[in-house]
Amino acid sequence: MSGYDMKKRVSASLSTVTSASYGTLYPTLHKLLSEGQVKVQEIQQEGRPIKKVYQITEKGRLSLKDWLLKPPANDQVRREFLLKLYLGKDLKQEDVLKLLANRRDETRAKLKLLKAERKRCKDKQQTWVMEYALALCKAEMDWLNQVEAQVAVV
Amino acid sequence: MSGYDMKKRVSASLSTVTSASYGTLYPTLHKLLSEGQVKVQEIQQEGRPIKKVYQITEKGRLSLKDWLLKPPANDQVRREFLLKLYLGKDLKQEDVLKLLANRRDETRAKLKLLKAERKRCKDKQQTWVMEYALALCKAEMDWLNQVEAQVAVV
DNA sequence: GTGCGCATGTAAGAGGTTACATGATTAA
DNA sequence: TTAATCATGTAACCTCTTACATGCGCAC
Repeated sequence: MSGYDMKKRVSASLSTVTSASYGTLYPTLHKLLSEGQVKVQEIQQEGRPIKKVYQITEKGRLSLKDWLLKPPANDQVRREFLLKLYLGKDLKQEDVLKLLANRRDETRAKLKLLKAERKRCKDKQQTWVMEYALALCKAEMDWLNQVEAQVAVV
Repeated sequence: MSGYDMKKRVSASLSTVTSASYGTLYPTLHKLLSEGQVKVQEIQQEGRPIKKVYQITEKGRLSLKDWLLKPPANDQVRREFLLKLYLGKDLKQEDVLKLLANRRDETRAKLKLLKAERKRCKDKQQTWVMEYALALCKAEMDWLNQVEAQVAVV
């Protein structure tokens, strides 16, 4: 697929896994191309820029397999939302509630998006990953409910 | 507390929130000190290096409050483990099981650590954050059980 | 006597984001 | 007519990790 489509796909279904920005994506694609790990087919379009459709090569598949067999690096996370909650003991109740309400809206939106994306999964392993994302999202919704209830009571 | 203790604390209880390395931590502390947002007390110790105990100042507290009121940035995540699962459709069943088993061990260890850390929480909001981390960990354990069962059957 | 915990710190480099540039089409 | 979608890309910048340097005490 194209770099553009990769970014769309990652942003839509893989936000729980990783992120992608053009500033990283395009240079990486160029590097892989120069190494012969991917090949490209340029598609002319009317009134649109050229579309570059990338495909993995045999060489690329081999080094992918190598990479897959290496033990994965530890997860990296940065949740500013949680950090603010953690440090916000002097925050007004109203502000804590606002923080939680915003998070709830975002989580609800993400949950909806993930449910739609899961249906599009073709292979089993991709479905598992979507189910992972869904499970975390649901757990977060439950947590938000409990916490919001506790804030409101006090 | 000291930079050393901050790192320990973040690594132990806040791995779900963020990470910390000395290369970021110490320069940041120096910067905050030069800005007057923290103050430091140097404690001499026998047969040990000087311990620098940092404390937030009134000025620091003010800009912290400012920061707390700004809407939090989006979560950043990178889960190489999940990415390998997502891309690993050609992996041998054995290798997928190995990946999952390692993850299970790590998650189990983290869960244990988090349970211990939660008890040490003093204020309510810090407890909520620990419960968030615990909820995600448990959801992941459940997911691992389901996925491992599915792999084993096939 | 080797490695871990304590405790500080720096420098180089890897990695990533943001903001910009280009430009046509289409829906509100 | 304004904004979003399609589609490519670069350059400057920021941030963070990794690896190193130092050095004592203690446990195995």
